[in-house]
Amino acid sequence: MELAKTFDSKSAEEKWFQRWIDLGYFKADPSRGGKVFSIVIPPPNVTGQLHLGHALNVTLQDIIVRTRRMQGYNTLWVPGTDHAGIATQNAVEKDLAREGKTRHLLGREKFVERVWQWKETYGGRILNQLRRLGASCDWSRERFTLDPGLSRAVVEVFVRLYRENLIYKDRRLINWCPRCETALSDLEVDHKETRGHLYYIRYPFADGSGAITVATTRPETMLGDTAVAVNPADARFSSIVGRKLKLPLVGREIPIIADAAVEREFGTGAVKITPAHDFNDFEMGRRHGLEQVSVMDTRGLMNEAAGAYRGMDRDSCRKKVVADLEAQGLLEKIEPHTHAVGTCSRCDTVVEPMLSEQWYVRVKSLAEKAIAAVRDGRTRFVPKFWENTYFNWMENIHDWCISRQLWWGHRIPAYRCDRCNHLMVAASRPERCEECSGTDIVQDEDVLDTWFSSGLWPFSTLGWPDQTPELARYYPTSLLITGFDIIFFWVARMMMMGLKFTDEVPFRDVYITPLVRDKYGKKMTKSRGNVVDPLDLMDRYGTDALRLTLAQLSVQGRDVILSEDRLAASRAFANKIWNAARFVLMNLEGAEASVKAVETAKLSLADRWILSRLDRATREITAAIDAYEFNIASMAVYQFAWHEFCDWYIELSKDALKAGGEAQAAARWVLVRCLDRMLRLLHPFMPFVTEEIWQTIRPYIRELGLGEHLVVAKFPEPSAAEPLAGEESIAMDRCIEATVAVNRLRALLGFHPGQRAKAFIGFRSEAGAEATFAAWRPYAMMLGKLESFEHIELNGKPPARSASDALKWGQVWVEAPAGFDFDKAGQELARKRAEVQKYIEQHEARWNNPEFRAKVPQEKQDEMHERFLDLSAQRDMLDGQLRQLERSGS
RNA sequence: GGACGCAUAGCUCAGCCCGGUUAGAGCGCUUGCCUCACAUGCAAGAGGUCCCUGGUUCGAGUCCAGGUGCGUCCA
Repeated sequence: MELAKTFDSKSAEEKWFQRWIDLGYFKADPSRGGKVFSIVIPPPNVTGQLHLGHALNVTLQDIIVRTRRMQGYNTLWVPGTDHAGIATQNAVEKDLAREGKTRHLLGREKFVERVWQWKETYGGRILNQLRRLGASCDWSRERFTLDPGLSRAVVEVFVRLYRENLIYKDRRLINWCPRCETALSDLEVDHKETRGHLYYIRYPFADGSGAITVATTRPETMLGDTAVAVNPADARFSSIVGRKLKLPLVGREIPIIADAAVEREFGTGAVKITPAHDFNDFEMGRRHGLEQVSVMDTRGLMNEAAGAYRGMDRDSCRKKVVADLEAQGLLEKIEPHTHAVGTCSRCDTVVEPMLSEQWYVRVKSLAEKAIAAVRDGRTRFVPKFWENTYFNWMENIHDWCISRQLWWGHRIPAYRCDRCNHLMVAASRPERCEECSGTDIVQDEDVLDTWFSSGLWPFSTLGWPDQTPELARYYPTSLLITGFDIIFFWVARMMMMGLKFTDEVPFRDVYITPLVRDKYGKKMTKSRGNVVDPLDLMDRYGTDALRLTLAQLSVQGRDVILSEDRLAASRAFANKIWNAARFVLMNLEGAEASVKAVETAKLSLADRWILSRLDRATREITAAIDAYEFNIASMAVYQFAWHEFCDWYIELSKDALKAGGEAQAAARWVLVRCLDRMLRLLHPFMPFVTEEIWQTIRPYIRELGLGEHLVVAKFPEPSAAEPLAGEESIAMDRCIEATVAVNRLRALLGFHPGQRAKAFIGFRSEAGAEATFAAWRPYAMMLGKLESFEHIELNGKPPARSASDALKWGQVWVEAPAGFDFDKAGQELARKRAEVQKYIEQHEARWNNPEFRAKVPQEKQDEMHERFLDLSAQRDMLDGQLRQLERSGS
């Protein structure tokens, strides 16, 4: 088989992904035994589009999953999407708006139908994008939070929590989005620093004896004021606490109260209290039994309680109120003021604290268990410092508002008797009222927070509440990979729900991915317009290149800064591998299909060296993947493939391949073995190019029980016996050092790349390097382009007309071509000598310190003395060479 | 206001947990090569007060404290 001149990523990606799916390689089988590795995808929004965050997080999941699959684990990766209540409803409403319609015009039933249509059209988009990334999910198990099975789990959980008094209904102040017209949880509100104003308003005393000035950022809410508060310790106001004020514009009489929560430094020290439109005021109102006057409706428009201002939106009402106050001489001043304004995380509208009746989950007991599970290590965060974020939030958790005034989502399984108003919570609609036997039963209009259902995802996707084989085999899951911004939304809630309903943690490990930023280090956001489309990157550089790059940049605890240079480098790497494979195939021509293994004893030094390096890389990569050190793993495979296999072994094998006979047979076997293993190690990072190549060398690999595709080939393990031992284990390192020195001297002496040179080498007797010289001499001659490479005595007469370089264990000379200017070589030597001298002085300073001799352990002293001797020897060699140069130059 | 992360080559980052090699990689840059797998390449080279100050130590890029700058989360 042959490989095309260049790798066509596009066709390989389509071809192999389809083939893998068709052959069912990603399908999980709960009836199979063995070690289990399971993972559920953090479900992306059904309306979403792939962004780099997904690309990163899916790539890392896929790397682990593919590795475990190759290692023989019974592997399951569940894909799917969540219904994203607000986001999806908003998207469809926008769509309707283009037709001049609204959801109210359509009615609930028609609207929900329309959303399902939308889901059918666009819902598969992001999943297809995940497929393009190569995600090896069990696609036959795709789940959606509104599937019947998952919906059943939601109802079950709601009913059970309600019966245990962990779900309740209450009328209190909540975050309300006037545009989405729904309640929001605390987490769905973004706080943004906003430049606003501080308005100083005079509130006259009811008896007409003057006024008190209060400061506020939201003058329009004064229409709902029911008190003015001061700090009880504030001497400025102690005499007026308890007096009545006449609320301007409204005329209502309100009291002056004292409450320790009032900040004396804010404004004038006296603040207006609007319990129905401010969280602090709400609490204060409860403490003092104040009336709650709501002055807005669900769309954020002023209501009848606002009197003359009725029907205005918040903004125009503010302007009008301020103008009216000014006209009445009650506006003292306006100051610029910066403060945090809550906005809807979905539509950016300023959130309004609103009095409303909603459903809540009593989370305290659930959170305690979730905290304990992380404290005692049943679930582990990687990197560990994210546990702090988790604990901090969990320990300060508030009851969770779970009802949403939306139409798209799980409808709350609560029913009200129209006759007696009795409330019933049940898995299905009751036939008649438990209290009055009435048959007019109305279901609660609201739906549940999307996260309520995603919180069940790790077990609802496996069939819970039924005790399915999947649940028995794959739960608790092994790992969750997600971004830190999701710790509260998913991780925390999955932990609470999982522990509550399965008595198990939902996952053993939680790997928190870094955040992807642009090349300027800025977060990618739509508003900044710096969003990079991963699909575009895959088109231009190949999916493999994108995946490798993301893995290389995934350092624990650090952000990922993606630049195209990096992608280009990864693409170049794919090309390198491709060409290495072409070389191997080219040299297998005429070889037996299924290349016979060669006994270790018949392998050359280079053969055994590369096998040893392969083992080392295998160990490094395996350990790094186990530790979720994706950058280390991907760098290790890159290093081995390019700088050991391609740079050295392929070059070294060329002579053997030409030689024929046993040497050729050995080289062929080693080439196939290394390429095969290397592809297996690389497959989790670059699945497509590796499979494409592997197919071509598959016939040459002799291995029992080897599957037909790389995707299920056994992940490599190091050989049982170390291929290189004793003095030989460093022989190739010596060869490489000497060859590099020769090449350096060749460049210095101005040799043309094709021109052969004469070189000499001397060994420091104590360094023990001489013993293996015969074994590696031919390699150095080949790669250093030498016509001769002679061994000479270090302290004998150095070769004439040559430049030299000192190594730690010896010295290398290369004879100069005719007419070479020796001054240049002299300068080079002098520079090197100065460098060595610098390090020698450092060592001498250490050595001369009496405390060093007194305190440092002997072993350490010996080690450092050894190093000092090496340096001194190098200096002596350089000095000798400099003297020699002076003689030959003159 | 509270908390966390980061600061090492022109750029992007390893190394620090566990102190002691002559501090590394990729990209970029310079020089020479189309050498029979690969110019998406090969060979060679230049480039670093390891943010600042202090402390611990025989010894600090690495440990500790303070500071500065950047980023992020929570309130």
